[in-house]
Amino acid sequence: MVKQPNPARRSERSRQAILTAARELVSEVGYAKLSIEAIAARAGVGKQTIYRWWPSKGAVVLDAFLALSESGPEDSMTLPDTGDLEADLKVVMRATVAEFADPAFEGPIRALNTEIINDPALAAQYRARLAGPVEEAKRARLRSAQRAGQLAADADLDLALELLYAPLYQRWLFRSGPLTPAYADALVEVFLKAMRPDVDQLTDAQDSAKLEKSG
Amino acid sequence: MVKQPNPARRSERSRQAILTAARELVSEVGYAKLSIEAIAARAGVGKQTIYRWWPSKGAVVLDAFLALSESGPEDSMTLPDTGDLEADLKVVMRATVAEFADPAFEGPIRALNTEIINDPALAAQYRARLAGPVEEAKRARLRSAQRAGQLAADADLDLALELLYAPLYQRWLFRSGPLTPAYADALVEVFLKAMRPDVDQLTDAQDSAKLEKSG
Amino acid sequence: MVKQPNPARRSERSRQAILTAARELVSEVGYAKLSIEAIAARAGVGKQTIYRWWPSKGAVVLDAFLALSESGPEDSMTLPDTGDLEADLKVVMRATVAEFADPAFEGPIRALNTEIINDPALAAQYRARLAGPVEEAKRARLRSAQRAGQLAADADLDLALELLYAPLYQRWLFRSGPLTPAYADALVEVFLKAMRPDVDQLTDAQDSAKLEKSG
Amino acid sequence: MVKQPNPARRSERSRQAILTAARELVSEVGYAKLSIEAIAARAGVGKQTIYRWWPSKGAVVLDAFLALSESGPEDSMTLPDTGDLEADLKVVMRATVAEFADPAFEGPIRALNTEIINDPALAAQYRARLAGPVEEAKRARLRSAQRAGQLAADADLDLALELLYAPLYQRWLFRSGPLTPAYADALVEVFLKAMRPDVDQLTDAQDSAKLEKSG
DNA sequence: AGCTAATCGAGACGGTACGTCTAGTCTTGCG
DNA sequence: CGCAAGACTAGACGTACCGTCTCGATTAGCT
Repeated sequence: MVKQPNPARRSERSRQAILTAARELVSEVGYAKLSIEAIAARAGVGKQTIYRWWPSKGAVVLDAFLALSESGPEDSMTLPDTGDLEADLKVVMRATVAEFADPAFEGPIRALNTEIINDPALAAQYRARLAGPVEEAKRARLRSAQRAGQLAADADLDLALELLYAPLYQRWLFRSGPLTPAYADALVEVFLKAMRPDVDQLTDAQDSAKLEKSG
Repeated sequence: MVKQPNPARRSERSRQAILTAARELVSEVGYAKLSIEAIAARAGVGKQTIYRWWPSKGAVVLDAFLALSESGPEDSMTLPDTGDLEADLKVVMRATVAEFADPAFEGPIRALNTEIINDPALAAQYRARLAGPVEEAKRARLRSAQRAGQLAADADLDLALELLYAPLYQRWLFRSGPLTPAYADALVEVFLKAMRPDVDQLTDAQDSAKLEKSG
Repeated sequence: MVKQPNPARRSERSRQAILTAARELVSEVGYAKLSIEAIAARAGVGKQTIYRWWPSKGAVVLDAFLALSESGPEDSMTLPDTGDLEADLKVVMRATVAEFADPAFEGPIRALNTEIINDPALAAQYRARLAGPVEEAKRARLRSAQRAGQLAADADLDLALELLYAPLYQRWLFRSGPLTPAYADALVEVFLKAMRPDVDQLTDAQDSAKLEKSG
Repeated sequence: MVKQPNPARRSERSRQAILTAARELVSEVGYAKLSIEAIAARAGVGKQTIYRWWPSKGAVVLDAFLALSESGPEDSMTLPDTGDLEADLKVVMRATVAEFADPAFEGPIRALNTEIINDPALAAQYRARLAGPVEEAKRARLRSAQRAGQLAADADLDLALELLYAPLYQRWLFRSGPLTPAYADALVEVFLKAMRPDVDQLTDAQDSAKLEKSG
């Protein structure tokens, strides 16, 4: 049986120093050239202290970025919901495009994705603590749209999210094309065309929604 | 100026041995634990012979798999074109799903993707020699569908391909959901809904196409 | 500034293993074919542990043989002093000849000399820890002989030692002639002839020495 | 049976280029860091051309320096013989001391000695072509002194030469003391004391020599 | 003068070892 | 006992040379 360290005695000072050092070093030398040794040296920490609390380099880096996003006031997040799905989605997608263009964002996130692809355990962590909440917020907005009759009521929301985001994400990840606001808009438009309710599936909810608009 | 080796004197025997060893070792130990040293040892080759002809581990592995697919009689490829776009696409997408489920395929391709994400030069090689021809075949099939009036004539084919494949690819790469034939079918259906021609956009080309059929 | 390792934390187990392995390998494959890598492997030690504590292959081998000779109870040594200088020197020189004839001695010492010729720093180490004490013992015996009036009182002892040993050493090092007991004797005889006191240089010390004997 | 190259077809141009390159490189980087590859590159010659004609790095360097000394008009040499042995020897020994002090002489000769110590075959070459003639000249001068009654008639000339030169050579090789003209003189004096004829061995030749002086 | 076989420059090859780097473990005091 | 520090085993890195082995392209010396 493996000896388990006692988390109660963990040094918060060391933990912070390690996460900060990891963040800095990822920006400076890139993820591939990042070494545990360098993190320990920069943090003024023994290597064992890192190995004691994290299973892998990827886990440290993941934690380093989680610490950033979790430091915000609330952990939950919501997407804009003005009632105009197309406008709302375009705002969100254009924001995503802008975020991907930020060079400070580039390196670390690309690195994290690399690790996640090859390490299912890390991927689970990532989904649970970073991607999950975001995905749920997106799903919530789509559900709202379904209630408003702007989206097929029987649409598979997982598939819908993939349809909307995967093209964008793939273009960024593999640099397979330009990421522009126009592209974001085009994606939203084609997504809405794919997901709009069929004419013969109009429900009362949709009827009343239509009446509200025309009225 | 760096000294360039003379390709005319290159040993074909060594090249084959290296590519074969790389393929075997990627399957056996995985890409992350693959070392140039091990490839050289397995291939019965000096390390310098690898460093002389390839710039990186990723390049060797890429070549190893390119060698496989390029060994076919012709390099060009075509997708089925029965005239029924939906059926044709479902066949292709189901085949892709099946291919992704093959465990022998899993490791190496996942590894290659990892490298491609972080190495733009490698990515260019990959696109030019492996992904490019496949993409072109897909584009050709969609163009055929446009001529047949089954797809919007003004559709952006790059965006269309992303819409069709990115969801599938992302699901596989990040293991974010099950890859089933049903999923393949669903993707095709939603894709066709997004990409079908608008009723008020019928063109002469499409009219004549219809006439040919009915005639 | 270069990082200096802390000798207090040095592993005695590893040090011994390295010196032993070095000794064995020098005997087995010779100094020229001796590699740091082989020493590390034989000693069950990481290469870095050798590079951390020794600056060169020669330094390791020197230490390996120093460790042998320094393992004796005391580091000081004395030469026989029966009062008969000629007899005493012949004993010592014949012993030296015999030692040089030992094949186990041959390789390593020849190798060490090779390194010492080209590496002044190593030479200093060698003289301080191995050759020095021996030289001092020889000098002490000659001084005793001077007090006994058997050697010129004003003789340069450094020159004297060179006269006695350099011919023997050169013959061995360059294999320029046979090393026999007779050669040893001849060397002693010619040395004594060169170094004996002149008749007109008798001093009080020598007179009193003579008186002691006759008294 | 090994294929022997035909010396008649040997390229003199290449031979000279190799020897020159070897000489230059020994001076520039030292013998230890001298590589066959570097010689070949500097000489503008294929490596095989070196391996074809020389068995080892040491052999090339030896040849490089032999070529220098053998380029003189005559291969034989004689030492000064004024009839005054002490004066003649002091001239020769002081010249030797001066030669050893020349830094251009230092590196290559030290290197050659290193190789000769470890390679008996090379040592034989060296003795036959470089050291031999010099030794013979020295022996000739000593024989002349024996005829003049200045040296014991039954003296072992090999031993005598060692007595005279080995101390000097050793001091230089191992840097074990200062090499000064005074040291040269002292060596000659002690050598003459050791080698002078015994009083009861006076011959007619010596008698007549004495008469000449006193007369 | 032309033929032909050996030598030539060039450099790729299978290897060995280098000296450096990092991984992950183990050890030694300090607090 | 957790910690900083850092030495330890292990082994891959990318480089430098080794000595052998093709390649064409000169060169001889012989016919």
